[in-house]
Amino acid sequence: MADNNAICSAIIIDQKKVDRVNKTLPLSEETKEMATLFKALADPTRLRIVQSLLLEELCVCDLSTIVKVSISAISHQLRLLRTMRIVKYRKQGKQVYYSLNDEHITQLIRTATEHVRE
Amino acid sequence: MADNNAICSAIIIDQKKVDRVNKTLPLSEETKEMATLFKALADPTRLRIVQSLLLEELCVCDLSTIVKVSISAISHQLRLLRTMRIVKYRKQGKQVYYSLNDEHITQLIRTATEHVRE
DNA sequence: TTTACATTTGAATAATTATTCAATTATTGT
DNA sequence: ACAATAATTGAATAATTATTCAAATGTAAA
Repeated sequence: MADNNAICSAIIIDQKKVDRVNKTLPLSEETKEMATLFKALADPTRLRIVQSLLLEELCVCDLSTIVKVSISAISHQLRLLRTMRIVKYRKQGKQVYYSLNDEHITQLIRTATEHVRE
Repeated sequence: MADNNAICSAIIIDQKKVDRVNKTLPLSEETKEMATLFKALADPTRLRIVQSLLLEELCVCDLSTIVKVSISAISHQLRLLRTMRIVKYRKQGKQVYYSLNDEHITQLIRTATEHVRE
């Protein structure tokens, strides 16, 4: 068995290339943050919530109807989106109304839509 | 206990809104495809691979060095990106060179970068 | 102050998935 | 043909996470 688990066992194929890429790549901390952002949109339930809020401000109950999952499940996912500052909310009587809080989300959704439709 | 698991237990708060949103939302099949696309970018290792391939065509060994994970782990993730047609590859001798296959990916990465830098 | 309803929350469960380990395939050079 | 190297692959493990269930808040009306 070759030493398959080492980080590129023995030889680097093209050291110049590797250096060039390493110098240009962003900090891996930034990559992690970006991955977290994509992860927020990587679940059908959450993405459906975001797509809905792109159209209208909505309360939890109506969101549950639209997305077709339980109130509890919606609320859990909204908490995640809230923590990531992707959505914001306001209280009105017994209802809590959610809306989008981030302009970049719109652009991400637009590009992804183009992609799957091509 | 209220009937928490039903889909919006009894009352829809604003039927007009719900109808309007339901009429405008894309098919949930499309939403799933979009979620899958975002999921491809939602893992730090995969995102790092994609960020690297945005700069240069790279073989598996060099990718392993750059991303700092084992050859095996890189290869597993490349398979996923291949299946999703996000990357393409060509063989040259013992090496396999990977590069990006999808223009929308560039735009998604660009928007996400803006987002985390703001 | 009860009662009803909208939402949140914590714990448990089930499902998904990233990585490792070990073995195998493919290609090149000796 | 044989050895060496690059990459792929399958199975197992460990970690993450979406949903459900049950209970608890918070708010408003009776």
